Amino acid sequence: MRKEHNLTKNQKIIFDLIDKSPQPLKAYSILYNVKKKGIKAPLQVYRALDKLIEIGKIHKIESRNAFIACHNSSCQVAKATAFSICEICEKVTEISSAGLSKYLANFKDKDGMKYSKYNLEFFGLCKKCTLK
Amino acid sequence: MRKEHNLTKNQKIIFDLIDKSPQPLKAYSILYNVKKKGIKAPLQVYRALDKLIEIGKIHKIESRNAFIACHNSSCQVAKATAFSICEICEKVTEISSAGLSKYLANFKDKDGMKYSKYNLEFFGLCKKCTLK
DNA sequence: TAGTTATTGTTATAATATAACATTATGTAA
DNA sequence: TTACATAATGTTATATTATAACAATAACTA
Repeated sequence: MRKEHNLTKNQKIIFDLIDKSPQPLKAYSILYNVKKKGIKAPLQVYRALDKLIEIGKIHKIESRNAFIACHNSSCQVAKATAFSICEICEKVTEISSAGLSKYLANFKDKDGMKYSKYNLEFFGLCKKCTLK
Repeated sequence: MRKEHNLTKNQKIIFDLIDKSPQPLKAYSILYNVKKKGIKAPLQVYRALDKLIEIGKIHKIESRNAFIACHNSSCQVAKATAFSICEICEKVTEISSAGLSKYLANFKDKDGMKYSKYNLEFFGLCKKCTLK
């Protein structure tokens, strides 16, 4: 069960925007889109993004500096993310595979270091772009 | 067998610097360090970095915007990378696990999208930082 | 209701990365 | 060897992404 987080005004405005977007949004494009709602400065955006990541409502696609809403009911917190990214059209999809997350959550390296978090980004061609 | 790439002057200067560093270097710290060798502009650094990534001599740690030499003889090209990152001391280690790379190389998601490349970043505490 | 913590608003600036264009070097095939 | 193509370089300017610092409010909690 995901803990209910009462989003603040800015957090809600920004989450709603990201949540409605089928694809990841970049910070300054978010900023541009919420100017009419009174959010005027980059920091207001980044602070909301940081919080939303912390509580697991969104993820950052590191290789793209972009933010996407989490649609994976099993990831309660920003601790385990896996995405596929099309190298042509840049479509990003969150991968939710029980097998994969189980494998990675239990992965231990040679040093026995145990991980609390991971981020995986797969690159390839999506179906559409394969056919072109 | 890795194809021999004859690095150009700038590529060699920058690769040598990264290769000697036990930890990832950031682009502007590289720039600062090679100024005495005649490399003066960010673009000169970024171009060399792009090429070195392309031929698999270095990798980019996306979550840190930093670059590290590849010490994994089995990754011929910048197509499959896995790192562990300590969240306290920021130590980065390239993971070379045959099991992991086999698992990920063969991973297929629901859509059957086949991936040509992936990047995985694990976060946790390294041994030293665990003991503190 | 006082004290604490989180969030906000704001200005300035730091850090990361690319565009555009002219030039030089390198590879390759006639 | 020459001509052509391709890759790498040098340079200036600028775009993009992100944080520092500080003052003011709002929300939580004992």
